[in-house]
Amino acid sequence: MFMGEYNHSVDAKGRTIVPAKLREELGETFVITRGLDGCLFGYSDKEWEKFEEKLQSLPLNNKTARTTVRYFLSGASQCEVDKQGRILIPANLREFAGLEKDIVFIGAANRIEIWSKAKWDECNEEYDDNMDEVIADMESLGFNL
Amino acid sequence: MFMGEYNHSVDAKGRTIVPAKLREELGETFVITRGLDGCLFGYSDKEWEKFEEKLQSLPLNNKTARTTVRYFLSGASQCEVDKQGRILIPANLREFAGLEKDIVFIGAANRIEIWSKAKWDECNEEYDDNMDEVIADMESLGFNL
DNA sequence: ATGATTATATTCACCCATAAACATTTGCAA
DNA sequence: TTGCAAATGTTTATGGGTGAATATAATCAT
Repeated sequence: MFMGEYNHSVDAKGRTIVPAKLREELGETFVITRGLDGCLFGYSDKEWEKFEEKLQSLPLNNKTARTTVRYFLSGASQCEVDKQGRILIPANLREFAGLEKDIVFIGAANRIEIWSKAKWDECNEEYDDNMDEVIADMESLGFNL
Repeated sequence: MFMGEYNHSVDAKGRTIVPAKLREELGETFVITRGLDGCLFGYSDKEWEKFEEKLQSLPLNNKTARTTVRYFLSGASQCEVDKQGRILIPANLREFAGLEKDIVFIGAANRIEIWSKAKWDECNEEYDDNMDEVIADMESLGFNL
């Protein structure tokens, strides 16, 4: 179960150190791809397989399904952690998520997420402002603390 | 069942002693995360699992659900009580809850809460002022003393 | 009360994760 | 081949995390 928030940075070559705590569970190789809300998703090889299967099972006569498959698979990249604990984030994904210098890794249950610090902060502010509303909405999903 | 109020302090590195009474029930490892109303929540590993399951079961196509999962999981930190009874409160959580020097642990049924002393005092004052009103409101939730 | 025991607070020193700069290799194109 | 850029590897410095030691306060039993 991934959890926590880790502030990191990407170097001039687009590499970044994977937080040691997350690395333990991610392993030496894992997969990153486009995520939702402007971040990247990262899955351990095992979790990625599950995700792949879900995509495989989609009915491809459905255009929305085709689009979804393209979205996640075209963005996917197999990452190898080097001896210094770093990965290279492909240029297209960096651009997609607006990653330049300061980035944030967060654990999110079965996956990790990579955010540009700016977007992450924004996302949090927004949440703080609508907190009561969000929590109330959650009730309708059957969620209670 | 957690209960009681304990005044403590955090050191320069962000560590604090976990009240001995709470430690008995929390165990040697437990989880803290963002809470509501500006405090932190702390769960025993067992209670945390229950909470995790709730989060896992949320539908991730729902944006509100994603936001909520991010809120609690990005804030979560597995704490290990060291030989001296201390835990490290991660910097992001300290900032979130405004923990600097004087803090208050309180027991709150299935979880503990960690407050900055300032916020806790304020919270209590507010309650004292609106006591009658609050208790009356509780009736609509089916609560009677 | 008094001393013994346990809990809490504070300080210091060390080590490892990270950041950042620099060096080397590889692949490609002129 | 030669030069360049991208990718990969190495090195060093710093600061945050971690453990140990000591000081102070609170609790308990005699």
